[in-house]
Order: sequence, then C-alpha cells, then structure tokens
Amino acid sequence: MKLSAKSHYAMHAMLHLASYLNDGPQPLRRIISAGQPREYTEQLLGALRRSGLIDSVRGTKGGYLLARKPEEITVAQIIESVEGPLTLSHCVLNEDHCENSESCTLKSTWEHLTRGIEEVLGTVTLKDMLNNPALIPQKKVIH
Amino acid sequence: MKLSAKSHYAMHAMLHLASYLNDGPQPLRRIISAGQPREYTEQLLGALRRSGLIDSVRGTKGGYLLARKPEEITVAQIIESVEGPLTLSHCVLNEDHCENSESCTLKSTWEHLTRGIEEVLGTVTLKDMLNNPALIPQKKVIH
DNA sequence: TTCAATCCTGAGTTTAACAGTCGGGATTGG
DNA sequence: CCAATCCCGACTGTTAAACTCAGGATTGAA
Repeated sequence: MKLSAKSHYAMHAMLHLASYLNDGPQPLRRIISAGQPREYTEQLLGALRRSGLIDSVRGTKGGYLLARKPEEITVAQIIESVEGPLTLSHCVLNEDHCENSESCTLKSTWEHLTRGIEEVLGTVTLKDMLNNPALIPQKKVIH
Repeated sequence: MKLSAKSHYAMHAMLHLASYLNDGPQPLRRIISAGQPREYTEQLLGALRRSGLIDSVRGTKGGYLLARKPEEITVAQIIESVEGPLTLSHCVLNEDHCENSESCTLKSTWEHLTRGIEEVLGTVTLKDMLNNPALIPQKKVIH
C-alpha cells in the first residue's frame, strides 16, 4: 500500500508545471529537484505525455507544459499514468483468475474498495494542491 | 497501488476463520486454499497473531482463531498487519525527509489522501464480507 | 548551416522487496 | 512417547522497481 518513487517524481513534476503555468515550456532541467534522477524522470514525463496530461515541445526553448487546466488534473490521473491502472487486486482485472467461488467473496470487496480509493484520489486536483497551505477542501459522500 | 500476494493470502485466511468461527481452532492445513503456499501463509498468520487479530493454539487439535468478533476486524487492520503501516508516502512517516519546503506541498496532500484511504479500508469488516453477496453497506462522510 | 539545447526511445544494469523454501525446535492431546 | 500442530530464523529464487546509457530526432539561434 505504498506508492513507488515514480508517483513522487511524477507528482513533483506536475506540481512544478502547475506552478510555472505561464512561463512557457519548462525544460526537464528545471523540473527535477535535487536528488531526482534526470533520465528516470524523463521516462515518467514520457508516460504523462502519452496519457495526455502534459504536452512537450522539442528543440531549444523546448520543455513540458500542462495539457489541461490544473483543476482538471487529479492525483488519480497522475498516479495511474505512471503506475498503471489503479486497482488493489489483479482479481479485479482478470476475470478468469477467480474461479473458486467462495474465495472470491474477496473479489467484490476489492472492487468496492478500489472504487472508494479511486474516489479519494480523484477528488484532489493540482489546483487544490497549489491552494494547498490550508489543506485540501473536500466534502464527499462515498457510496 | 496494488496489493501484494500477502494481503490476498491474509484476507483469505481471515475470511476462513470468520466462516468457521464456532468450529474450534482451524489448523493451517484447513485454512490454506488450493495453490496457496503453506509455509508462506504460516508466516503471515504469525504477523496477524502478533498484531492481535488472531490467536493460536499449539499442539494436536491446535490451530488459529479470531481474537475479536468479525465486526471488529477491518480490512485496514488485516492489510496493515502483513504489509506494514498504511501510508502512501514515506514522507508521511519520516519527518526529516522533506526539508525542501516547496516540494512538500506534497506532504500535506499525501497525509490527506492517506487518511481518506484509511477510512475507506477501515469501514469494511469481516462481518460485512460474510454478509457480502449484497455487497458491502457503507455511507460515510470523509473530511 | 551549423550547433547546442532540448525531447525521445529502447536497451541495458543494478538493487531491493516479494515470494517461497527449508530445517529444526517447542507445545500438547491422545 | 508420538504425531499433529504452531513457531521461527535463515536461506534462495524471482520479479519489478529504479536507475543508467547511448544514441537519435527536433528546433531556435548564432
């Protein structure tokens, strides 16, 4: 139940892009913070681009920028881009894996919990994080 | 954001113990299902016992049993026993890790999200899962 | 038109956690 | 005493994460 370094790097990068929204494309060099491996982060930005969360500009003066407004980008989207689909169990994805019926009381439980978590992560946007100091506003009824 | 096999095995075992609540201690042999490695599961049951979720009885006719009522055991507790503390980021645990202030707008976000997820996993009990077929009842306001 | 700054990509390598195995010891009912 | 059980630490194998590297493609500017 921990997130990998990927998510941290990706979140940090996205937060940076959100902060420098009006300063043109941000080159990788400016996106990474101290101790953050350059080439590795580059790969993650590739994933974020392929997911449509950011755009890239090549060449001198190139760099990365948000493809949408900060309020339209959620933590869930960022994490899913780099970590893959957000699901607690392969059981939820692979139908055939759970044949032994009784054992898969679990299945419906995982599905339910996954939905819950998706909802938690889906309700915090980059904009919320920028307005952050007074934490993130949120009041939500989960079913 | 995926759970490891540990959680699956542990959940399965706990579900079994909840099912055979009145049949005395359940030996490992009866707890594991097809394809579930015996010795590995044994380790996990050790963790569950050390967390106080189950008790064990040694010797012939020995086995494992729930230490509390099914409605008092949550998915969060089970997962935490075997996977360690439920937190998205080491940042939340290690104070010193996040010195660069701006970077750790992230910190309060992780804390907030972790609380949300804890709440999701903490509201489903073994009892809920037994009553399962009609999914898990739940209506909760998260802050 | 050349050059340097950038993004882009795929193929490595290293590392650490997960997953599983093994051997033997301790406890206890029959 | 013996067999069934839990208990525990050490070991091994496997896999995914976390990097590294080498080189190619694009583009603004000197």
